[in-house]
Amino acid sequence: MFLALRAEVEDALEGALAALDFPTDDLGIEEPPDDVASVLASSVAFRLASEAGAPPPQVAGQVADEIDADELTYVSDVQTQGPYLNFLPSDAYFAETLSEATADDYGTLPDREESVVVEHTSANPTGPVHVGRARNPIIGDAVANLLEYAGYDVDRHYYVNDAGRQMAVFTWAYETFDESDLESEPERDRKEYDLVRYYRKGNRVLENAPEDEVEAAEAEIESIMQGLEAGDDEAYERVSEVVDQVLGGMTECLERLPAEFDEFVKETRFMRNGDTDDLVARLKDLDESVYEEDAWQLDLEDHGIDKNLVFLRSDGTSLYATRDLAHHEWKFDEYDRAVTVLGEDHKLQARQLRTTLELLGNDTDGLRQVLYSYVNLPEGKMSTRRGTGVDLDDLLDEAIDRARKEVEDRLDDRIRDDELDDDDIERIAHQVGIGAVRYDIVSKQPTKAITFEWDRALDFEAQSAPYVQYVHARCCGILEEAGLDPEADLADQDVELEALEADLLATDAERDLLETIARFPAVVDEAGDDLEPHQIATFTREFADRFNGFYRECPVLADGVDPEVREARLALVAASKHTVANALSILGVAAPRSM
RNA sequence: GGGCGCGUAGCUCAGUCCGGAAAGAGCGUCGGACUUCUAAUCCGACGGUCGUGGGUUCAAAUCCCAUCGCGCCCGCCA
Repeated sequence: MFLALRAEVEDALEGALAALDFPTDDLGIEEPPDDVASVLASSVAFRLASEAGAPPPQVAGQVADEIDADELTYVSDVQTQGPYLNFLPSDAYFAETLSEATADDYGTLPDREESVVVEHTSANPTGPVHVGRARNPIIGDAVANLLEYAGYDVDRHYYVNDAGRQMAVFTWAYETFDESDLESEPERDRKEYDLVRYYRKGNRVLENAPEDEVEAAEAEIESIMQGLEAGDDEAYERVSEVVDQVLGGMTECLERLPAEFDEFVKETRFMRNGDTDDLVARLKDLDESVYEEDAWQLDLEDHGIDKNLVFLRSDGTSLYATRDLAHHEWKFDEYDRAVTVLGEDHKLQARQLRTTLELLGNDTDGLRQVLYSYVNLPEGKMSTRRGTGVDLDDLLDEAIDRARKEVEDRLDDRIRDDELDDDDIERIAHQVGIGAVRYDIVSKQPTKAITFEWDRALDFEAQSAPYVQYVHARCCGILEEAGLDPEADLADQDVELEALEADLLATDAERDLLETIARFPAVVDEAGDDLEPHQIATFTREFADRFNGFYRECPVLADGVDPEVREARLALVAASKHTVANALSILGVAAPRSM
């Protein structure tokens, strides 16, 4: 409803300004501070003052007089407060918000008939997912969810780097060493924990072994890479044996978040189908291409990039960047838009990619990056190769353990007599524990650096997932108590919706809550445009504050409540439930029915 | 050295893109509220040169310039 109200206000204001012969290019529309009763305001009078030859408050009065609120649907009155114009919401605004929000898909925007591929995570299949990269699947999954709610047709891709030198090293190590050569046991009973030991062993050997041993290894690694470049089935199968096993394990870890993918796109695909060769030929033809030191490169200095892009090594093999160009042209063929979630260390490459795609004749308007900075340990970076870092599995386990302990501690002084059984405790521990990890990461701007500390990452206090989840559980508790199904659309249930006069919800707490609910679709819209899921997290906090205010002030099911008011408040609770459930669902945080 | 990002309360962060109503949360500290729909909640108090210095503007945390601190990048790695 907020979007409709904003459109109406813009129209009315523009009309009034035009009628007064004022310029209409800047309407100065803004959201007023909390202590102001209006839903939207305008500071346009400041700008018009000199032109009008009158002080701003007087101009504001003039403009307000020009607008007839009776002709507006969602605005009941236009008032001035000093230089500001305030647009007050009408009963229709509240009534329509209430009726819209009781639908279980509230917050879902109309279908845009536009497809978008969200590529995220895409971690090299070298070993267990560690916390340093954990921002990627968490932000990426939220961005994909957000775009789905915003009306896009979304596919989620994991781009598998199976053709790089690292994988050749891994394959060589896997084939060369035996279990008995390894110094340690797997840290966990899953494939990537088992195999990463070969990768680490291989890297240690390459760094420390005698020269002739390293040379022999390098020759083998080189032959694997040449085999891949030639599209050789045997090389592909050797590498795949490692890649598929490790990736399978990593996928299981990511499913715990949960972060799931529609497709795992391997980069070897673009070598084997000839796209990379074609692309290399086209790159060579560009004016920017140069052949220096036996390698083919692109000189992008005229396009503001100092660093050359090497696209063919002196040994004739392609590079990650080369294949990624082919990969992106494929994305452009298949989708209207493409979003990639990347670590900030890939920023320069992202610029090179975009520039080069343009040189190749692609329209890159639909290509956007979401950049985040890595999570580091107090003592430095996490690295799979060196085995430094905190595994995401361990973080999730610890989160669940701490959440379980929290649930058990609270069991004794629990008022509600719904008797949580062991399954409930386990369910809540998972929902809260994993939810807290995700919420902590997704609620911050991705560009801010994070240093990992256990206690900070696993803080269940307010402004965290449990705070918001608790509001959801409270909503469900009330609805269930009233005999309603919290999950379902209220319209499909046995409730007298026609009795929902908005003036039954007259207290400030109810109005504030409804106003917040009304803004949800607009928040989805803007967060989707900006690719910033943390805006949704900020909204959930504001929403939870408002709901708790309502909860304190307005009993729903208590004995003394007028039956009509009770119905209206139940509808408000149902609207709240769908709002918070859907907001949490965008963030990928579970919404518990009880906790 | 160059490019990019970050700097807001003791701590963790919103707000910055798109300038407007005496800077907002949470944690921590202190003081209150459970015979009432779940106290993982709520209410109150304390706490701020918005890194620093200039500039633009009727108006700057927000825009511009400079500067300091921290991070990332500047591979025929990914």
